Amino acid sequence: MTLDRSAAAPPADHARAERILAAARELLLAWGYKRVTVDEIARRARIGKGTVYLHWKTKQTLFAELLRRELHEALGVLAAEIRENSAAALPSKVVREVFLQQTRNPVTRAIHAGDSEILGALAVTPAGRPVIQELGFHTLLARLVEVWRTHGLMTVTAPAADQIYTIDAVLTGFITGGLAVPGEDVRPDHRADLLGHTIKAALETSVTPDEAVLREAAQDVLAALGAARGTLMT
Amino acid sequence: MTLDRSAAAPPADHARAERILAAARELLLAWGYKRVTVDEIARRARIGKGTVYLHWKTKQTLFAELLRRELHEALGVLAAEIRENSAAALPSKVVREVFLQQTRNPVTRAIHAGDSEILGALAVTPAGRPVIQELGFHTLLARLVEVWRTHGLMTVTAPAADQIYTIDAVLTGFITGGLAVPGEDVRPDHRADLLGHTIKAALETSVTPDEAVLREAAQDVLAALGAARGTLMT
DNA sequence: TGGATGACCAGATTCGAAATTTGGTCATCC
DNA sequence: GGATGACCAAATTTCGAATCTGGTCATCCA
Repeated sequence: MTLDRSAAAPPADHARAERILAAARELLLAWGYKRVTVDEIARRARIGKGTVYLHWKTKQTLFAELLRRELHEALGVLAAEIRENSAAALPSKVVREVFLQQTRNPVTRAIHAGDSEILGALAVTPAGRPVIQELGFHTLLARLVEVWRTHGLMTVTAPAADQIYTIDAVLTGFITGGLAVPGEDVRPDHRADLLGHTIKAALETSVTPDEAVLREAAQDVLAALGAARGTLMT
Repeated sequence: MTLDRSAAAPPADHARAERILAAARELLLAWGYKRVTVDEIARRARIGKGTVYLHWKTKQTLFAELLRRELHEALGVLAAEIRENSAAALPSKVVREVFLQQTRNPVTRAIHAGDSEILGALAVTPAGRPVIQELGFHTLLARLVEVWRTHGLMTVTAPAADQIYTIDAVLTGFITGGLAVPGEDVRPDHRADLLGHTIKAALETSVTPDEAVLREAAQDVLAALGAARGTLMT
């Protein structure tokens, strides 16, 4: 309701917050959460340490916002692609794109892989659940499956819960990378294709959806993405 | 060629080795590799510590044999099922069964998940590769895919390497368990079914193989398993 | 006068050396 | 001559001192 920060402070405030987040991001990737100090973040952002605390209550909330932003942006890119091309709303395409996003962006990759090397204490919530859950990924996935099913893009022979679980497991497997096969040399785009093919074969309906249906489905997928993005930015 | 141990020592020797391995297994699961001491193993096996070293050169080689044995046995169960029913040689069925084996047996699960909590220093080879690779899982998987392709049980439209990678990633994903979905309540058998369905849809040919073909394929799968098992027991 | 700052503090983390433990050996025993 | 456990060097753990870091707030400008 109240835009407390931007309202209570001069316009320089917003840009400053961005500088702080940028510095935090750099340091997070270079050193990992644990080694990053608030002092160093402030130094890089060329402000005093106390100033950081004018924007966020604690170090954790700062980084929590950073993670939310990264995911927010990733979902934004995904939404843009769907807006441009309805076919990108197909389950296999969406999962493929999520994989690529998370492969390219080290922060989101860390989030989805639960990489405690980078995320440190952020990797799991106080309750012991992976961050990715906390960030509402499950809710989004469940909503997407619902949409895909209603529009006939996904089989309805299996229970939705099973399909959700399957997508999550397969996606996680591809992001983690298989253990037995030394596959470092396989290019990300190619892995994404293999993932897409797997999802398509396992879950999509065999009939090619007609353009009108696709467009309607795309609208609902976009709505789901919008809702998820909304949740991410408090 | 030479059965060194059982030949050079009294018959009690073999049974004693078994006792040591059993003790080591118990302790491994209870405490994890790092906390297990050779002294404690000897105590549980009711022998002197020095005696352990009459059987294995180091603590590591003892546990390496333990891991090899567990995998050896798991593959043995798999082979038995295929011998009993050729249909169990189908890709989806084999992967399904491997998953179940590795879910039920905490040791093999630790191996495939690279669980350093249990495996400690054993989780990765000195070269930094996961144990599962060292144990020849990749070679076996590659051989199986080759067999499945030649017998027409698996599509040949995609390169074998891609199929191997896909199986590994999907299997790993299901063993690790998805991160976003809190799926502890899904029963192992049900997860195995979902995995089987995924593999079947993504990789198997759509035509139902006839019984004769299946039986021949089963023979080759059994041969591959036999070879892998042979490699495991030096 | 209110936003920015960095000295400051308590609690957490790291360090390091002493104390303990443990993998591996081998003289001794049966 | 096979089995053993005392023994040793090396690794690990302990634990208190020293250092560091998240967070505060009195002070300082603009």
